[in-house]
Amino acid sequence: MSPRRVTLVDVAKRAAVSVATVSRALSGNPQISEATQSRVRRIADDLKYVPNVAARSLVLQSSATFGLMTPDVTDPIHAQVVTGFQQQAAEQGYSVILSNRFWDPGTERRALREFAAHRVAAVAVMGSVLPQAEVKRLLSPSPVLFIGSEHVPASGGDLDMARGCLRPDDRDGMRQVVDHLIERGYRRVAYVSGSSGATQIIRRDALVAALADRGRAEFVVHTADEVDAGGLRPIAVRIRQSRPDAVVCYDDKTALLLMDELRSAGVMVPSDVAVVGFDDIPFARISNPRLTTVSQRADDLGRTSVDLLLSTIERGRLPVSQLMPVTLVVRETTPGPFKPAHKKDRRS
Amino acid sequence: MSPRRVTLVDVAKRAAVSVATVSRALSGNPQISEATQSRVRRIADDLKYVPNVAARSLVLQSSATFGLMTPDVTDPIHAQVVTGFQQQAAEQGYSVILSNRFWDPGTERRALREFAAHRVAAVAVMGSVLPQAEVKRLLSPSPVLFIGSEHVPASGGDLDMARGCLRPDDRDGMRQVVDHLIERGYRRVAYVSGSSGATQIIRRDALVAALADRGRAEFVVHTADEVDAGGLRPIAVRIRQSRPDAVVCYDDKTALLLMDELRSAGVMVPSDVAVVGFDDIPFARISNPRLTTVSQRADDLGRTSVDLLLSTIERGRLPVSQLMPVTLVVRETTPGPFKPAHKKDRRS
DNA sequence: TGGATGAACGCAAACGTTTGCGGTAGAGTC
DNA sequence: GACTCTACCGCAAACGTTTGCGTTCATCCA
Repeated sequence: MSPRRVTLVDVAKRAAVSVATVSRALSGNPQISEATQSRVRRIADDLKYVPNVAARSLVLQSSATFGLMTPDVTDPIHAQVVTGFQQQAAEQGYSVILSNRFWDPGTERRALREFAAHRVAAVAVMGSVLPQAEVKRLLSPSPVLFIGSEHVPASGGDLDMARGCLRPDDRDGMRQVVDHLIERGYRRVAYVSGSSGATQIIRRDALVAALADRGRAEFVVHTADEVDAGGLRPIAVRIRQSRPDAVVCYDDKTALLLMDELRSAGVMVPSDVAVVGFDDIPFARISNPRLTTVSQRADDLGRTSVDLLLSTIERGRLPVSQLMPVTLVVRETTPGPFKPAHKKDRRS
Repeated sequence: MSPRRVTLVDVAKRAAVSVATVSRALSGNPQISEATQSRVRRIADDLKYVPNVAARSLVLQSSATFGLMTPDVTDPIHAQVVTGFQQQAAEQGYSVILSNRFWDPGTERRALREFAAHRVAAVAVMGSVLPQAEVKRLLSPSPVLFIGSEHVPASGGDLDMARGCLRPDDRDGMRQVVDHLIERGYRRVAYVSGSSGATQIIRRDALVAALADRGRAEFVVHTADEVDAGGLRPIAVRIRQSRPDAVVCYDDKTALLLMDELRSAGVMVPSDVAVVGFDDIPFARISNPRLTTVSQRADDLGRTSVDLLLSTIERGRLPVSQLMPVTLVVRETTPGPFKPAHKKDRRS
């Protein structure tokens, strides 16, 4: 069945040189004459020689492989990051071993150990549920980059960016959202997030801060806890009752899900309430109505991660933190000018 | 910076036994007494020993790793397959190295060579643009499973299933679609696919066949070539003109995209025309209107792929082909009973 | 002609595992 | 007490690379 794969020795024999020469020839080492280089290369091709990365990484003490951990590739935004990451890695000659763990500490730990076992050159993790320190410890000495955000205790806690974190500029994004909303006449703003993670909190706080800056806006929160308990449906009915002018969502998925529930609840978007998302996933532009959202070029995020990791490896230092620019893209869910309902009520 | 990783020798020294014993102890070899086994295990834990898969796969002549090639993880249906595949692989102790190539022969070849270099135990490829024979040759002797469909020459050609192919039962799916459509009164049916690939052709043929079986239905085709040329927009206007009762799409993404274009073109779904998708991606159930589609449990597809690959490895035979069951899920885009417009016209 | 110089290449160790085979010690048998 | 037997463990080869250092041989200069 398997006639043994062809190795360096096979090529060496056929070329009547030593394995050392073959190795050097294939890697373009100038010690080897042009003549033998091309001859060896031709023979290697003839024999369909494929190098054994296991052997190579054994002696090199590290493999040209990145580890990439994502909680859920099924989420379009994560899929985009994965795509960008994978492409850039491939261009730089790296493989990527993927691991998607559904927010479970146990499997996540296993995944990290798996990365360590593979002696990956570096790893990027998005949406970890483990403390940042533990992740680093499990992976040590491989450099780690946290995409999206570092881990944040569910209780809230310290949101400062640590070294080695790459994420979209949520703060600026929310500022743009608020500016847009206020300019179009929306006043009472709600926030709904799908579950209680780090990014959810960061974005909420960013929204609150941006609203506070602009003074005049009222703020209605729908905490994530409620959502975790009963899904988006109860939130939809609460919105029908409390009637915010606009609700900005943690991400597009949440926004789209919410719009569906609102439709079931008989609340019209955007005439009854405006909706804003975050991420600009592909479906945001073809939803009905089309979703206003903050675009964050997720594939660039993946690409930049690789670049960051690469320069970290070369320069032997810890990865530096960085913020990715975002831009608001206005579509149909936030038309203007908007006349707040409660003001209209008072007038009539 | 990196204080050398701990190896078997370190553990052996600390435990005052040989590396052989440590290796056997950690793998639970009964040759080693219970006492030493647990002692070695404890010490390994203490030292935070992580096995080096490179060394292991070097001597074992194969790594516990699967290669998974997908054209585009950004496509929800592919993402689901990847997820299922990855989870099942992890449960069986395998890692998966991912590669998504955007329908490009060159990068695809590179990816396959990468798999070969990693001496993967087996690989699953979905949506290859390379001839099946070439893929197998590049990966030989690793077993290959084609998910979704094997490669089919764009010209059409032989659609017979070869060995080692796992795909949804498109034929049965289309039968269910046609039954549903006819039962609800739809007669003139159109098909639109996003691009001209193998699965696109398979599903079109399946649809045509199912319609032919039921005799009474008329069929209007929109070939993929037109779509490739100008996107979905021209198709939308053609639909506005030719007025089919229903259009069934190659997949949900196409369906959703088309619905967006139809909306732009002023065609109402489903009152003017019904729409049917294929795959049942998450967004199909929250689109507006919600999409009737054929559900294919894509994550199961990924899981089953792993099972198939695994049994192939164990039994040393070629992977067997298999069809995954599908079920129609009726939502809002195909209400009934439907009165064909052209019949109404004749009546009035 | 002798020695130095440098280009081109070979030797062999090392990377961290796994595993067949051989070894040792203690217990049991006669 | 000599023998076998079993349970437990160690030795060492092998997997396919890479690379520091040594070797060879032709060339060049004095």
